[in-house]
Amino acid sequence: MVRIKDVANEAGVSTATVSRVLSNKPYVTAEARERVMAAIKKLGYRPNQIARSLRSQQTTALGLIVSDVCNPFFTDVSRLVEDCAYKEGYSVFLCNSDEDDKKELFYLQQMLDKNVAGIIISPTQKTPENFALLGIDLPVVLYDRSVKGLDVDTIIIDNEDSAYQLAKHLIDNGYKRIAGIFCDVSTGYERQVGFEKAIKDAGYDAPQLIVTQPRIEKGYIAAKKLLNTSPRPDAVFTSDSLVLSGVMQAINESGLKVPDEIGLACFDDVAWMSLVTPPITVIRQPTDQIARMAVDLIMQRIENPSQASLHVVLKGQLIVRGSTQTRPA
Amino acid sequence: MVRIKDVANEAGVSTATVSRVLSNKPYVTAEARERVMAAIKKLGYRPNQIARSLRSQQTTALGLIVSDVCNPFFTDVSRLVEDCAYKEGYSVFLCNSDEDDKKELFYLQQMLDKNVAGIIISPTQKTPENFALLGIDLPVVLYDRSVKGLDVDTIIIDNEDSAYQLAKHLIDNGYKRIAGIFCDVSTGYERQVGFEKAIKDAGYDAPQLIVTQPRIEKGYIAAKKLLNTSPRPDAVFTSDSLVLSGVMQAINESGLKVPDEIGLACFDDVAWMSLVTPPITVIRQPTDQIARMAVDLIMQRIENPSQASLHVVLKGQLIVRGSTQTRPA
DNA sequence: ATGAAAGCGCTAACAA
DNA sequence: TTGTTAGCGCTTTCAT
Repeated sequence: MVRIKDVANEAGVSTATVSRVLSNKPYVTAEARERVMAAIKKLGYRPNQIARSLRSQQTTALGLIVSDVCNPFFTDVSRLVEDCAYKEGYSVFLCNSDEDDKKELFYLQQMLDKNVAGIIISPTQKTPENFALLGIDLPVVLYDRSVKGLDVDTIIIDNEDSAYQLAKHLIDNGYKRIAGIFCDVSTGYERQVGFEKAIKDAGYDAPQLIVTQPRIEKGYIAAKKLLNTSPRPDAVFTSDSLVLSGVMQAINESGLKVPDEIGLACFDDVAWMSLVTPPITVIRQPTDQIARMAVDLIMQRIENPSQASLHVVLKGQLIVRGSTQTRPA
Repeated sequence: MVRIKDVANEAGVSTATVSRVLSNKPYVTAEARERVMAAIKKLGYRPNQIARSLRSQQTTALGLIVSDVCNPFFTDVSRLVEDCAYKEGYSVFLCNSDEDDKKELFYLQQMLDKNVAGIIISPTQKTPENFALLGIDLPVVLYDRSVKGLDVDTIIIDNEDSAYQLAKHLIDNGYKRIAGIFCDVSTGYERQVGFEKAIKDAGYDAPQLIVTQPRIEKGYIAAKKLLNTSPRPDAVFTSDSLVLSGVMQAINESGLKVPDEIGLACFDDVAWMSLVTPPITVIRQPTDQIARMAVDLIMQRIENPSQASLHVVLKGQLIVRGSTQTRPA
């Protein structure tokens, strides 16, 4: 291993000068800088990040804690976060809390131990507890979900509005008995509110509702239940793509035709939504913007820890496809 | 921040003793150990991993370099690797080389700079160059793809056999003009070999072949081309799920019916494969085994760097679905 | 079984 | 503008 001292010797300067060159600090003559650069190149020197971190008490690593990496929405965002972060010179630790409060806390602590510069997280826990336990003075950005009572930078979409829009689209297209399956997370609640509002505004009876976890099997179970009620719903509104997978499995088994016998609408425009027959009408979340903003905010917060916290609300985009075709009245 | 010294003071011992307790070293009386534990608990002490790493010259972090995080196969594996690694007490840096040699080298260097304990990678570069440049004496595990001339632990599936099996299945089911789309990576080559062998063994003419990159758009372009030839292929065999997405888009646009007018077979049982109509016949790669083995091998290698390198070949599993239904002769 | 002290590789005061 | 030096928090000889 070649150390900073070796470079200093080779260039005939002190380690301090090498350090200054390394961090682009002023007060180095062009000539000295060049000699140092030459020495670095010649020796193939690469600074030891660990030593640097220990001394400077800061790292260029970010923690990315995702509530479920199986969910394509989150993998999408993770990929983009990783991309943006590396462009800023930061590397990212990926963690999967798996919708488990305990795991979330564990990872939060791990990240703290690793001295990450900041944490980007889609929180699993609904209360600020996990964050409080850490006495977090560390930059944190929440995305996808907010936590009541936790005043940190947050990026979400207008879940209530989007859900309202999506439900209204179903209503406008002639669906009458729209059942809803929502997830037991903050986004799920918000989407449920928008959904119920739209149903109410249309003057329909209170809809059938199921609240469950964002898992394929849960969607399957919920759909089985819904399809067995009578009168059967003529459309299913789901707040999560994993749940929709399960719903579709149940529908396929039942032999019901989409959209003629049952309409389908969902959140998240994951890849397969446009591949199935018929393709699925969705609210697309701007994953690229979410990721970009998340990294942006964390960078801002790292630079300026005391600025007032930002709450960014992005717009979901309704994408109409075959699964919600107009019904004959 | 509470330091080891604070704990030592609180417990009335030296930092060395605290360190011994921390690393479960012998030569500490039960009584001292208890006092230390109490002090740790009381002060909420958590060892500084960076300091520890600097001193001990080792970390408990792994680098996971993925050739394309957009590909569900890789996200699947990543998730599982992350899971297994954390169970072993290791955290993982996720990097996306994006099928780009330069990016791969960049990340390899980054990981080296970070002093990771090992690297798990699905290599993008086909030659050992990137690894050679680093003078890697670091534990490395290759997965999904092998690199000629690089003798390190490797986990792949029996691509040639699996492809042969999948092609033979098409042949057995009465498909006659099977076109193949393969990717320009080591797995793609191997799958192509198995495919061509099966075609040849069946006594068919040389099939139409397209070699391209593992991207949705590429699949779309390739399919457009294939669908315009005459006679049109009666089945398409693809080596990659992203490519298949593109192929399906093209087929949907053309109005062709699967499997009556065109059969479809692919590698990787990603989630939507069983959701589309008809569901897709695939070779399933055992992503869980791959991930588990990858972490296993890297752990072994970390413990015993000099052991002979292992080449694990796992079996792909043929899953027959509607997209390759028997054709009437 | 325990403690004193050196030092991992680097950065940042401070002195020159 | 540059060099000297202390020390980040920890582990690990080496003495005891």
